[in-house]
Amino acid sequence: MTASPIRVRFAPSPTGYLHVGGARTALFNWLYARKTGGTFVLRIEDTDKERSTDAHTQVILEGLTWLGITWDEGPFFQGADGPRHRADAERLLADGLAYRCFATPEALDAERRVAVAAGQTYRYERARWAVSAAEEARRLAAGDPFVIRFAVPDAELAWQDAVHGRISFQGRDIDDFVILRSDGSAIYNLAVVSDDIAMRITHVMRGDDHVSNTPKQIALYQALGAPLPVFAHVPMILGSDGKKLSKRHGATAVGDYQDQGILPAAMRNFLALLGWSPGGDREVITSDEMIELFSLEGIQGKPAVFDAVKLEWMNGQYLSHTSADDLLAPVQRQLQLAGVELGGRDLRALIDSAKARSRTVLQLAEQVAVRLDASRIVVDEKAAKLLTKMGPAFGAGLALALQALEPVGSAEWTPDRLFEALKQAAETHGVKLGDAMQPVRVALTGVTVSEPVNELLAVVGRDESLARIRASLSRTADPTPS
RNA sequence: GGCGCUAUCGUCUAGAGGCCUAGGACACAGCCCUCUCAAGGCUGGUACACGGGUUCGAAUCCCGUUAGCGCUACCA
Repeated sequence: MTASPIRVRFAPSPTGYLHVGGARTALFNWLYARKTGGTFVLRIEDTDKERSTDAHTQVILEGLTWLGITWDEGPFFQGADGPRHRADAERLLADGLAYRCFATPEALDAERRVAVAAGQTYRYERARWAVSAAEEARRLAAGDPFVIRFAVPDAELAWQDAVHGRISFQGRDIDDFVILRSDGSAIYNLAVVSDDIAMRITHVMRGDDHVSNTPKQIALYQALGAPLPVFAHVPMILGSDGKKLSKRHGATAVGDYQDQGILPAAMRNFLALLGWSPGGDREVITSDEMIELFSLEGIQGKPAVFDAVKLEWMNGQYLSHTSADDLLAPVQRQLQLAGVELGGRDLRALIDSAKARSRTVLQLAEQVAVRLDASRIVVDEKAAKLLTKMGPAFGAGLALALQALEPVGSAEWTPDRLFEALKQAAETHGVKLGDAMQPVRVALTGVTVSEPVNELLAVVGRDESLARIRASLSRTADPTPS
């Protein structure tokens, strides 16, 4: 197979955790690369030395890996390419497309504040800070600090965005921006363009918050004499209040969802559907299908609200279709975190019977824990209500069940046999099956919701089940069976 | 304020001029199934922001208004 010339990249800055918005951008890039047989490059943009940390880089890498997003090249670290960035800036300077600016941040800040206070639009004026050649030489010799600014051309800066269509800006609306700090390090816009050129990136897919950077970058591509990549700006992800998703909306880091027991496949599916649609009614789709169906045209132009409830629903779908074998490790991890004694027990049967009623691995692990360890039983509100409502019938149901179950030996302690025993007992005593089943369910789990009671009994085991029923019976008022 | 983007149910979306009295999914309500729940099935309510065009015909094309969001740093 010949290599596709398509090259995309995901370029997070390690100044925080892997945000779901970033994860989705990464996913789209990955999907596109896999779809086209292209190359997915991972680049860590750590030019902001103040805020970048190795720990954040690690978390981002782990988050991507957990999500199953694999990169073909990298991770490259932007910070390592300082010399090339500087060389590009110098070249622009030599070509007269950029210039030294001696204005100090303080002076600029002061002017900005004045303008803002007066309710005016602040603009950096090239002429306002320009110095004569002689003055420049003098300051240079004196060692005055300066930055290099790019002289934004007074021309239309437009492109055909793969998701928005044509977008155009006027160069005159854009201030001459800094490309090289006074310490000689590159500012984002230069670093990105320099790197994307060097890495031969053909498609730049990133968040909508970058569209206002794009005209600057296009001007830079042109000044550097490099061909333009295709730009695709994917919409933002919003919180339920319609504002850009952030910490105050709760869980926004991919790791948060991992901790909550969301499955990577479900997260992938959910994220892919946020701002992208395969068309038609497709909803729960495998990653292979996503790759097959993915297209830039299918990306929505408007921002999408992150709906955690739907994520959980989707996770539930995946949970019920995931084998107990595959769920074993994550459930064990949650149980260990919760401090539940596993005692070398095989959890698979427990997982299988509980997973249908779980939306997250966390919920699943809680159910398993209750079945494993009687001390984890918590009688919930509905169960308490049922107890009150049934009154003496509750104890009667328990006693009846106990009577029916005690003769069943551990060898025949199977769902079928247990159902038969309970049904027969209920019929003989003229009791509704539910009036025996529900009390048993509550005695075994403390809640009114579970798998069918006969299965529950089987999974909890004979001795433990009988013990729980007896314990519950001893707490109820009227233990006399009818 | 300036510049830019966006505008279909509460939310995610289908829809690329007639197939739309607008479809699906989540959520919600009810029913069926049933020992409970989940799943599944069925039913219901809720949307083309507004105003002008273009057209025989507009959710779909154009313009304007309004609203929301983003950017506006020697952050990325």
